[in-house]
Amino acid sequence: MPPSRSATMADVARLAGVSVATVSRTLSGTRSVDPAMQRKVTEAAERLGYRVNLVGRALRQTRTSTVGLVVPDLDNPYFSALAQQLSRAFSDPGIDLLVFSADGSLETEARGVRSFLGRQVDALVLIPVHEQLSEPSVTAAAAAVHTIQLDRRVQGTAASYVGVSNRAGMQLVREHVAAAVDVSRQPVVYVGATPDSSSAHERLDGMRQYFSPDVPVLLGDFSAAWGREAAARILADGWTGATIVTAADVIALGVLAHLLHEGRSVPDEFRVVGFDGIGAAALAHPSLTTVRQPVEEMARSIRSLVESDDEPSSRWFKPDIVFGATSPAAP
Amino acid sequence: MPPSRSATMADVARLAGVSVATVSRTLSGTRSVDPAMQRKVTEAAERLGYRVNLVGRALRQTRTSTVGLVVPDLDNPYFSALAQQLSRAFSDPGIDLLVFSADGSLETEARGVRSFLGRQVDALVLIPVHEQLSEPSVTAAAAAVHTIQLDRRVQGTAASYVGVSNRAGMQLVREHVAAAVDVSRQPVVYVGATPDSSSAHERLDGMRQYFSPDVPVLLGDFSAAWGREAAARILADGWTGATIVTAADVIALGVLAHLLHEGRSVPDEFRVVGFDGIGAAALAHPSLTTVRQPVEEMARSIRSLVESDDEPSSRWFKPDIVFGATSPAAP
DNA sequence: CTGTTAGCGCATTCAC
DNA sequence: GTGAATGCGCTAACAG
Repeated sequence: MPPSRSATMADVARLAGVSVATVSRTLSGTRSVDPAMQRKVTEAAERLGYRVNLVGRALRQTRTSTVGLVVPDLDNPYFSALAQQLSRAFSDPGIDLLVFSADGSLETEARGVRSFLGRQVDALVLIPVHEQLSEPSVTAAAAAVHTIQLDRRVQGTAASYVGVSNRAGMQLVREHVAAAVDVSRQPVVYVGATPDSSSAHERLDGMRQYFSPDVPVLLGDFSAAWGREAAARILADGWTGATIVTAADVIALGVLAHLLHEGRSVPDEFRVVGFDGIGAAALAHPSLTTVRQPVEEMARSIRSLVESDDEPSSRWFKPDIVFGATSPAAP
Repeated sequence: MPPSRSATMADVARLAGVSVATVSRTLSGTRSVDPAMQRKVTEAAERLGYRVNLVGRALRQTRTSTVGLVVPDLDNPYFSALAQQLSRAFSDPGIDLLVFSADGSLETEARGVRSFLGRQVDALVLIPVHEQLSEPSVTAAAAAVHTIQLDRRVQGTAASYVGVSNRAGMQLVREHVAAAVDVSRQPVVYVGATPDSSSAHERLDGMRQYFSPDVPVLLGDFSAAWGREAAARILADGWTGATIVTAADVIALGVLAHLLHEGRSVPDEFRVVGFDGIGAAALAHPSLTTVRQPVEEMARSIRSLVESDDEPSSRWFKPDIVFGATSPAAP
């Protein structure tokens, strides 16, 4: 069990017979200290099992060397991939990335933002849950600290944005379909997500722009369960031979699972296209054709935004298309 | 851009014409305050956009209402599922769960533990990277704060443990194989992970105990890439018709992807069994037979351990087996 | 190079 | 029910 009180710098100073300032300077290496004293301090700290209290340090300084990340949830593998890449990107410069899951709820998202702001993080990265309703959280964050929206955004806030051009992604899908699919016999259906996040919104718009304003659309959420349900509806509605474009890999995997479960063939009868480029896309059988987001570059971009705190700015990355077997490059 | 200095309680007090103590009592609701003053304080706080500085609060109090979670990585969907469930479990009692990814590295894991201890978290949940080499981190954590090892553990530390009985899981697999597989024609091969984490260790031991000490074994890491490679080796070595038991769903998915890619049939020619019960197991085609861990219950168990800080204790949950199509319940 | 001092923002005594 | 004062642990200014 924890000792009643853990050692403080004053304890170390007392044991080493020096001042607290010397202890501070020695342990944080912020100034040169006489080697003899250094040894005494290090030894004393070691003996007492001293560990710096970051709360005290944070209160004194302005910086905390901490960046907060608020994600809608960690079940979606695209979000956890982003979290993982960001952790890695910030590990190098010695910044702690702390992740908070909003669990799909606006209230919890707001709590996460308040929590990180209260902890005096140096910057906040946020994947907003909702295109409009997350606005208070984004605005509050941006007013207090350098805030970067990732993947999804709320418009008209003083926050930076890093994401992919969703329309460009849909354009890639359009080009692929034009080249490899006979749309007269294999009509396109879009299985998307309700446009209450900017990514869902932009992907839907992209579909309408690059395919047709009247493209058949089924809207649900970013989940495999929704993909399955949508596939069931497509089968029930007699959409045989459809080319199914989806708003996310998790949806596409659900669609694929249901089609195969029902004994339908992919890509012969149906074709399926995902979006995001998560690892599981390559693992599916047949492997998933998908629009891949450059997650690693996006993470690095965020790091550089945080390091040079310039004016808020936005950066759209170009996705690319990865051909799998659910919709092969050649017909 | 952030204002040069954000409002403090002193600012609120000044504007409201009261003392900082009254502001504190009003905003934290810790004591009854005259309603009139309450209004003045609330208004002033509102006007100044006051938000409590949790760093100051944490320094003053002992508790932070924060629990830290250090995971080996967030790419493994089992870990991100645990993180998600824990977030949810702690959301209710108003405790912030903060997640730190060790990115597979002992040094980063140590950094995560130091970071959380320095932040004065109320408790620390840790999925240790290594069965032996993570010992210093676990010990350091347990000496400072209530520490709960999750899923994997380092033995002989003063930390609690919550996890599943891995041997019992393998016993379930054994019973399933005994009932549904003709092992003379469909011999069992284990695709496991190098036993440097307790889960890899215990699952390997379980295989040897419930199948045979001489069960053929291939060891790698907890990744789909390893699963693919192992499957390739199994094919190259002419293990036709094997029943492939794996140490994790991600491995099993890799095995399955490779087998199907090579045109082999599952479950007719090969059977595949996973471990963990992640969502993607049900999404695979054929769906994966797997040993499911009761993640939600485990998360609740951890919450109750944190809430009642008794002596360190351990709790092993019983897994169950979920039959998919990669190894059907009946032959 | 070292020590003394002040104060970061807050919750909690202790007086009233 | 309220206010003044104290100190949580630390680092940065300032003297020496």
